[in-house]
Amino acid sequence: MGRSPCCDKVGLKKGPWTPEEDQKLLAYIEEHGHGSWRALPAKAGLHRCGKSCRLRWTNYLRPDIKRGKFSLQEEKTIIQLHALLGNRWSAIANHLPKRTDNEIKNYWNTHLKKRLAKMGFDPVTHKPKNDAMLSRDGQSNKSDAKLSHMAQWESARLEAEARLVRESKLRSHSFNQVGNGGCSGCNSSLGFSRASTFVASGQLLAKTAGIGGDHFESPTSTLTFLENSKQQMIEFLGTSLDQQSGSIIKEESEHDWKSYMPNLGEFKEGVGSHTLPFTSIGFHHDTWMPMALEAASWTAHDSPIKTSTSGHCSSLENEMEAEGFTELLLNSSGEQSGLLEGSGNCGGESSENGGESGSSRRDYLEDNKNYWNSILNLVNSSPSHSPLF
DNA sequence: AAATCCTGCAACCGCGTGGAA
DNA sequence: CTTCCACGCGGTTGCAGGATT
Repeated sequence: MGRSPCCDKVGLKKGPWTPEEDQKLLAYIEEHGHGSWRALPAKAGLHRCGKSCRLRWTNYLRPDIKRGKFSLQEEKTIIQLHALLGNRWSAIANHLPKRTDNEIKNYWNTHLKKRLAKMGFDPVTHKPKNDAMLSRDGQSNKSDAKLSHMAQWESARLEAEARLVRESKLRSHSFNQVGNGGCSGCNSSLGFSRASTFVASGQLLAKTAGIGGDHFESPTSTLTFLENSKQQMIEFLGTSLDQQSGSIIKEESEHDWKSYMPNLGEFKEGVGSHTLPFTSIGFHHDTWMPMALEAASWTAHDSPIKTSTSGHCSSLENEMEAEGFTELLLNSSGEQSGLLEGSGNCGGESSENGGESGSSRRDYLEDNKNYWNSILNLVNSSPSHSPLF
């Protein structure tokens, strides 16, 4: 339903654009703006569908596009954001000024993904592929735990997306429509305070976990996964809820949550334009981490950063040392955060493992904190026009 | 030098979503 | 409330050019 038929029409040109076509499109948009893309080709004298024109403009002709090689900083940004956002190229592109989502997507698929794979990491999960290492301790519930982690990670993403939608709506309505749209937490103030966001998110999380009756409807296709993993998700989240004694989402004041995430102090000041999706998910009291962050803890904990320095993964080390990418990963947060001082456990242990010793537990928590702080910092320094944060 | 393979990128395709009618 | 339209997004494809045999 709602499919645009424009590209199905016969007689419309497809394929590579000629300089003449580019010139026509450029001239028209410079003079009139693009307006309705559907109507544009006829007005501009192009025998293309509007979709094709839009693509050509956004991916190539737009004047604010930076072309050429990606810098290390850009690579770093892409990797970190991909770990956080997955294949949401447009969202990632929002944090890379002058780069298009298509370009980032291509660069990921042709360069970064391969490099990660070559180094033994799953480019989808950013987790070491060698699961055998993970199961060396003989725990029987690894696969379940892994699924739970995936589900939790997905839930974090879904929650973030849902929240993004809510906030976008609220913003676009200039905060005038108080308390509507199913965001019951948004009715407490003008705009949305951090605390109110927690409330809404907590409700969402509770709903996702089966607490309460409503379903959490994802704006993306990832809902399929969520549905398929519903049982595991409920089990996992249920456990979390139990363990944290209801500390997952509370109507905490800013002061309360700030104490768990001191490094977000500056960040949160820009709530209007820099709202992280996962800051709304709640915090574990014993880990300082927001739920969503811990949900992704395997990403941080099992990250290439730690593995590369483990001393037990020589094959990976060699490869990583061979490329600038190594530094990219190592520097991504290690420099500033001491992430490299992580435990020597190759591949790490899953976060569900509650039997860690005090020091390794601390290391682990510190690693998580630092890794995600680096991402927070990254996002924090991103352009304020970003619709995502 | 020619043929084949590989890589990277531009462009297309199909789907989901929001909003208007 | 339903249907349709326009748009944006992410996955995929096809081709050009470089590398290799």
